[in-house]
Amino acid sequence: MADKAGGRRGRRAQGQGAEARPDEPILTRERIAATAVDMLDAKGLDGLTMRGLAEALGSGVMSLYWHVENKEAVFDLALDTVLEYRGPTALQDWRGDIVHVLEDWRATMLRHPWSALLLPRRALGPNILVRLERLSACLSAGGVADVDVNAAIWSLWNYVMGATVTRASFGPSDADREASQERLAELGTLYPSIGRSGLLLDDDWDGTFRRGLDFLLDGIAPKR
Amino acid sequence: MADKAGGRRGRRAQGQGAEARPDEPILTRERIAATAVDMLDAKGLDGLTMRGLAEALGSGVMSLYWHVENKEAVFDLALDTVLEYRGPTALQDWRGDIVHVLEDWRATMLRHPWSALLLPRRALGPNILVRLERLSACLSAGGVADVDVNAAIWSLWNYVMGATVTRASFGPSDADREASQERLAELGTLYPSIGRSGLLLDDDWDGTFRRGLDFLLDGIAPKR
DNA sequence: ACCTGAACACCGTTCAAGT
DNA sequence: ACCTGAACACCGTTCAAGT
Repeated sequence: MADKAGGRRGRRAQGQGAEARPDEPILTRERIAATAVDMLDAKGLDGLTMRGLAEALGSGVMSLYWHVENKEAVFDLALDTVLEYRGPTALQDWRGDIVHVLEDWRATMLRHPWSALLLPRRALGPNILVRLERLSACLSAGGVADVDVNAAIWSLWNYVMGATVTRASFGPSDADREASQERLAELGTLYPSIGRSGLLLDDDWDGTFRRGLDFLLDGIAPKR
Repeated sequence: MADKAGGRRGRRAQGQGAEARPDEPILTRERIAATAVDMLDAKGLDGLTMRGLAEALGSGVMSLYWHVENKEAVFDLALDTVLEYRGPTALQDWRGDIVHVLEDWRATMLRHPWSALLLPRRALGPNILVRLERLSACLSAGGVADVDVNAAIWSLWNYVMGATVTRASFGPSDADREASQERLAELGTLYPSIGRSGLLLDDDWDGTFRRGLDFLLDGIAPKR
């Protein structure tokens, strides 16, 4: 596709979205992060290679290693770039606030499906801590007892995590959907209960997410 | 380590655990699956290579491809092998039953941490459907309305999924733990709420799992 | 039907240099 | 301080054969 041997080195990357201002150095952690995100969005988790990344940035492969320890570090960088939280800061209705935080969380991750696969295996970056902090504050404001707060936070975390990871993986690919469609006849007899309820045919992901979240919040809400 | 060039071909694999009975063919889907599981247990997700798998089985690399489409298929095989559910079939206390199903689910996955990373990106194998079916039956038996059953199942699924994936990844490696320990001083000032509650210091994973699950089940339980 | 080695088109990263 | 190409030690998989 692109010219291979030609002297495109030192040139600016084009079309990959992360354009540098003319006076900026070609290689910075920020530009590396931004380009990695673009590449992950475009080609998925396995689509990111150091070689490809370098080419998109118009540099030699090994130049990256001056700015970045290794490929893992690139993943970390990309993940934290994507997870930045800018949300309203005013607290009002604690339950509504929590729903907002979690729906926003899920939405950002689904905008970059690779992030869902990535997050669980990385350490907690600052941008995730911000979100957890927010959650914690909401729960306390809602009157959840101190002893319950941690369990509540983790259960909410688990819930978004699970929902997002699931949705991100066999959500969009309809090959799976068709496969389950076909299997549905035998399903009804082999697994009567989930066959009857049409569990695998439900494609209202957003609605189901919201309804399950309500279950969880019902359980978390302080009893009176 | 092992002799490289020596004629070990056609010999049985030793020490890898998946010993063949002498009259059995060297390569079967079952032996491939079992050996893959052993290898994944021992060396993690990235530790499984077709070349290594073949060597452990005492065959040439390409011989595997007669029994198996590609590496993805090996993952599928290994995952489904591990997820087999043998649990009591008698229904009694619906809530206790659900807790049992989920704790067993989580426990089996944590016994093979790679499975937690793998499951979300694969289609639902038969052994997972068995567990979902079980869940569905429990919920109905518990009086959960038909309209709520699907949302309830998915929320439970999300919960185990998230909890297991999280625990499997930054659970056992204590490098992360130490890192967060160090960051705790600044944490208190940057993130007062989660600093105060010691969210990141909580290491009672089992207890937290159980308590969060109770929140969820409280919300799911039919109101009266 | 089942197994094989050689070869291809990739990887991430080390190293010894260049400016 | 920043960038580089060549080389190393791997990958998964195609292909044309062997029995």
